Amino acid sequence: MAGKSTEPKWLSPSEMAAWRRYIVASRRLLDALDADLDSEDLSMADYEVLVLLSEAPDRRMRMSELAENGLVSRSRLSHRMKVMEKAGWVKRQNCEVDKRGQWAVMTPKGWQAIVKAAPIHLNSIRSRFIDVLSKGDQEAIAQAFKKIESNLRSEVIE
Amino acid sequence: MAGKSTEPKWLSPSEMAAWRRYIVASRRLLDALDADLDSEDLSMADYEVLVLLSEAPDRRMRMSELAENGLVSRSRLSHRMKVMEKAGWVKRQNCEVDKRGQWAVMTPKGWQAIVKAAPIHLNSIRSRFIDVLSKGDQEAIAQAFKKIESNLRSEVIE
DNA sequence: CCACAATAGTTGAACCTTCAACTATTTGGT
DNA sequence: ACCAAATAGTTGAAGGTTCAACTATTGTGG
Repeated sequence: MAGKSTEPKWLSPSEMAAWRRYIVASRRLLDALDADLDSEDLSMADYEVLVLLSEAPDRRMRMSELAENGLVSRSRLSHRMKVMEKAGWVKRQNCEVDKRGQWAVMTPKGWQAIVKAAPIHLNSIRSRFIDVLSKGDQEAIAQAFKKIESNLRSEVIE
Repeated sequence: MAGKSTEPKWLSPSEMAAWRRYIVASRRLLDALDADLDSEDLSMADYEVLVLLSEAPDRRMRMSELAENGLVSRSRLSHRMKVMEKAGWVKRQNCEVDKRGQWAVMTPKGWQAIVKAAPIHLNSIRSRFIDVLSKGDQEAIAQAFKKIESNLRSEVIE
């Protein structure tokens, strides 16, 4: 829920500092990572879809599974798929087992695209995130965001 | 720069864990915060613009200053401004000193909107971020993202 | 003072995302 | 077996964002 509208209860300066830093730096970071992929004509979202497919058995996945693991809506995936299909990276196949379903299948060309893009993106993550942080920073972040995530999940119950 | 395309150099499992946690949890967190503002007909981006204006002297700011501090492009701000103006939250005024310029001025109605939305958003930040984390977590995050940000800034030189 | 570069801001087109409605199929209860 | 509800996926429209081009004005070197 999170919206009680009563009792403001402001953030303390240090709380505010943590929050602002996180929000501002994150936005810049994500923008930079996306920009680094421009040369490959990929957005981070498309990149992630391709990575999921590349790791899946037979390099194919059901649309809904892909949407859930990639954290995108079904509708968005559907629209995006049309574009990626036109680019030749994936194609769609009917699913025999469940006739409502579709397989998203990665093409050889899609595989090549991801193989080419991966080192660039990895480098980008390293130089802008991982290598900037100490081992301790990394662990702290992993732990903190794990808490945030499980807190979010627990609130879904509403 | 960050794109050398040579030597893959994969992330270690713990590095990968930090990265994945951060990316996935962040996306969910931001989505949740945005959803919490739905009741006020505000996006986080619009909210931030209004907060900046509300804190500025005379509750007004030059368009370009607003764009920079709010981390949005000038074009986007311009488009958004048209919508917010229609909603009655802000209006635009010619700048006498620099005749190219425009002041974005918050209206009383805009002030009311932000006063009403602030506790909701604050509560949302608390319950989904601040209150989930220990003091130490918060400090670690502030520090880590400070590093990330200044690293990003230093690379702008290209 | 003039020419030229830089800055402020807007615009329209292209593209992307969301939202709600829709078809088709499967599942579960009776 | 049947029917209602749930699930898989797509679609079109509405709205948001980006990109490059544009106008208007200010700053600057000569």
